[in-house]
Amino acid sequence: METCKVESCKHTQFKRVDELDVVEAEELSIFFKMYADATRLKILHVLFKGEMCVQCIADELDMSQSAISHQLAILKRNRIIKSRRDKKNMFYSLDDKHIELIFNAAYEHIKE
Amino acid sequence: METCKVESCKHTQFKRVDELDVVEAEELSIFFKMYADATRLKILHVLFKGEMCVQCIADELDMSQSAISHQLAILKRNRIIKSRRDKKNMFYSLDDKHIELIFNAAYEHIKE
DNA sequence: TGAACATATGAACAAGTGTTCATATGAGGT
DNA sequence: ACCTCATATGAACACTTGTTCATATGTTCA
Repeated sequence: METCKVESCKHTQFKRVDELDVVEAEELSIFFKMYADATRLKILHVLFKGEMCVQCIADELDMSQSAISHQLAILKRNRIIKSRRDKKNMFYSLDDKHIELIFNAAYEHIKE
Repeated sequence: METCKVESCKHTQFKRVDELDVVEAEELSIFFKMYADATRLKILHVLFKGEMCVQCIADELDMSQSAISHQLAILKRNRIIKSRRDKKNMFYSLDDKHIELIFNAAYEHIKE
């Protein structure tokens, strides 16, 4: 691997770009994947209001309990949301301080 | 669709959650999809340094010209990057002011 | 115009993803 | 213990995605 031979290419100014660690790139992509699905975004958006139980979310989004539960599991597994049991219900809520920041920055972007 | 019957559910405090528009959710998910792939993240990371031509990027990431070109096309189609021709080379560079903000917020997240 | 180079693109394929359906698990109340 | 309600989970399926391979397009320069 060599640096670019093209003189006009700014790249020639750098010896070697310090690589984004392969593992880090993979981790980052997994993090972004959580937001890369409309259903999950709608779930997160709903949770901005506060915690909510599974069937409530399903009703809100007019989707099946199963579909929602599967997505909640994925979000929880990736520590985007957390759960708490109260009697027969499981309540889910946000567990990531960066969500709103990221969500809003992205929202700004598509509003242009 | 009714509001939740569970009394302890915070949801009961709201009449009806104002839905994230279906189209908006879809647009947002497409935006995040751009960042949800390790190859595209590595490309963007490399472009933080400045514009670069296709083969240079391929060399940097040790990937085929074709694979990189396909990804660049996707990023460009979604207005994350832009291109400029100089003689025989096409130079790509970032075309989104929110990238670094989002990238860094996400990076903060995985570093915990 | 023709050869050489840089990039783009289409088809094909493997791998990954989200939903549905059926069913399992687990807590509460009788 | 049993029944019911709330949620979780596994298998199957259609759909999407990223890479490779082969080739097309387009630019430069002789």
